[in-house]
Amino acid sequence: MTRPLNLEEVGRRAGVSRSTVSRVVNGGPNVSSETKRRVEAVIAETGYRPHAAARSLASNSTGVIGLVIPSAVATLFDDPYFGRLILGISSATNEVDMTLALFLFGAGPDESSIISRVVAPGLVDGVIVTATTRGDPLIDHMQGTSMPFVVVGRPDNAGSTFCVDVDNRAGARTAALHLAGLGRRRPALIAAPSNTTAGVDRRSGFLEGLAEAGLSIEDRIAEGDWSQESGRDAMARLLAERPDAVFVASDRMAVGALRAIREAGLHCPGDISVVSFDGIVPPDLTAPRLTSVVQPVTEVGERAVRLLTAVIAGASTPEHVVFPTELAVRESCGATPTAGA
Amino acid sequence: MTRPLNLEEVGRRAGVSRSTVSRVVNGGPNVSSETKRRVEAVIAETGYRPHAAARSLASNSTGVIGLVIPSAVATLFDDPYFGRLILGISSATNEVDMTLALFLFGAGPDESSIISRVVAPGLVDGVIVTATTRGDPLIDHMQGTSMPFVVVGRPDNAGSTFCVDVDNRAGARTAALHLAGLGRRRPALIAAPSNTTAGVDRRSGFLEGLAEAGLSIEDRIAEGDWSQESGRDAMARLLAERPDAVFVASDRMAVGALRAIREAGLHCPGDISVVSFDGIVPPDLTAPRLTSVVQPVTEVGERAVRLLTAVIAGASTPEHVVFPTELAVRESCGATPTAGA
DNA sequence: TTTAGGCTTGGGAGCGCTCCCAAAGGAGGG
DNA sequence: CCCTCCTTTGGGAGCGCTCCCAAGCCTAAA
Repeated sequence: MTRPLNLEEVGRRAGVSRSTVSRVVNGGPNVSSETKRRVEAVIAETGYRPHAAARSLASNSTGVIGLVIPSAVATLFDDPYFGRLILGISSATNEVDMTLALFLFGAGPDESSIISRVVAPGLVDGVIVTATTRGDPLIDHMQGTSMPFVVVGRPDNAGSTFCVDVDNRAGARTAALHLAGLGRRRPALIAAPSNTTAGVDRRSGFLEGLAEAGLSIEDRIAEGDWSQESGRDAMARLLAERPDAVFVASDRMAVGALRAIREAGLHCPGDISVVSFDGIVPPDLTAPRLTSVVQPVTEVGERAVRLLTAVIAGASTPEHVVFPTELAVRESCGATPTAGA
Repeated sequence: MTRPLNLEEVGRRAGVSRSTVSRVVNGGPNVSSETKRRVEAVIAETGYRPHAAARSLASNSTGVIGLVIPSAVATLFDDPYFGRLILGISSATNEVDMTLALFLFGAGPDESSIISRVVAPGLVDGVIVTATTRGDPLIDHMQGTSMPFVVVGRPDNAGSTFCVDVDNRAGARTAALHLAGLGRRRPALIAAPSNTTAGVDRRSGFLEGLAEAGLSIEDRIAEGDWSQESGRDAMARLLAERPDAVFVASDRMAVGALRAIREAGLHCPGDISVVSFDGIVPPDLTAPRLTSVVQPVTEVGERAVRLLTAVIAGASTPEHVVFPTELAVRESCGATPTAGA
């Protein structure tokens, strides 16, 4: 009968007590180097690993943070955005030696059971919530619990939450000014869903930039749902208004828009300039290469983790981190000569 | 001073004992309906949630399964494959009311610390390991522990492990026969890395199919690294051999290959037929639409979870689940008229 | 009436750890 | 030489739960 391998047993083999082994495992002070050496030898020899659940229970901290992505996941996951975000978050959690738990809500009645797992005590120390829509009840719900959380994006009631966002508004404004500076006079907009704050911000930022440049958009606005298909449809519709430029609120929709332009027998950037938002689709994937407003997704993820650890540690005055964007000028806007095509 | 909300406290408020509340929470038998009603009322009123860590410690099961994706993650994540896989796994874990923990190994010396978290007792009940390369030490390491695990893919030493894979070999063979059936006589291959079993299987399956059809491939083989860029380079090199057909071992590499064909002034499928493997890139993204061997990624993920739960429950004779693939004939092979282009 | 057996309930023990305090030993200053 | 203080070590208590067993109660059969 092999007895269970726990602190007590390791201690027994090393001729010390449970407490001393615990101090060695946790790098605590007040352990003589001789004792430490002996205990570490036993640990190496036995392959002892502390029991995570026992540790969580005793220390009231799990070392796990949750990432919550609600609703419509299936379509969202075709977007490289989430992959990048997860990457950033994951690399940050690894760095602070924490574990990442992923909560994806599909459509369906299972939501409430997932929610209750998310906020259950003793599973995660805190939560990063992303892809929320305007008025998302999830945010209110989280605020009703004592679970520390950070929002990626800008919730409506941002005042009372910690959040990390990119400056969608300024980025879109830059796109407008860039197009105007290129001499375009009939700008169009393929907006992102207006039930998301990112969608709203990118739209208003673009309109603001146009106004500054003395341009108006008239009826040249269509709204997509982030999907490539919706971008293609929106562009096809907009072409009837004969725009000479279009700002597309996401890379994926822009890929669809380029396709619509091509299918209409028009040429980008010759007939129409395209600027998109995200900077996530590899430039070489499209012809012409997309000019886009690049957002630092990975950094957003890393920062969200750091912010969350601060909240877990007790930070209480809501902090809003806003990352700047950067305009990457490539071929689709027409500012530089088009290669190949 | 508000006392902590635990089983004892809920019991106190409902006028019953800790044990009885526990039975109610766990849907156990032997509770009178009156008592049950009263306890549930208190739970609803107080918003009580069982403490996950305490539960794990006492029951020796955490309700969490880990997904391990080692090495080179940054590039891998541009591939929709992993998004789909995670989706399938996540939906299956939700269904069985478990939580998904994600372990992404970046390059770097942090690997060992992540590994030790993965196999630490009391964190996860079992692990799904994916994206392993041939001779991956991770598999050996897992076998050295008592942590239940399932491999997505076919490890070298598959005999002794539970795994879920797709029939890469048969799928690639089908592609070869399809191309041969189209009358192509100078087939080429853009293979996936030969340090992966998927890469090896797809290569040998394709060659097997060619042999059956009486075709030989001669020097028309190049190897990519899954990336689009590598597909483009490989195709550019292969064009010197004047192939009239090419099988590309992944969708992403195929997108690159199409680009190389276009850049060389050639036409697909007119000058060269293309068949790819995966069926993951949305068909409309490319022109012409890719004919590909479709693998059921989401199902693989779901099945991996189900298999893992069986292993956790005590299954001990290694089981190998192999999913069939399906050839989706679209435009790039030339079997059907090309739309648009 | 007695006894057996079912249903319901309560409470002890224990999961493996951390936290805290007390005890033991050694060094250094008065 | 004694007292103080610091370092090192051990062990009790407790985290919130599950598991198990015993006790109480009630019903039904003998």
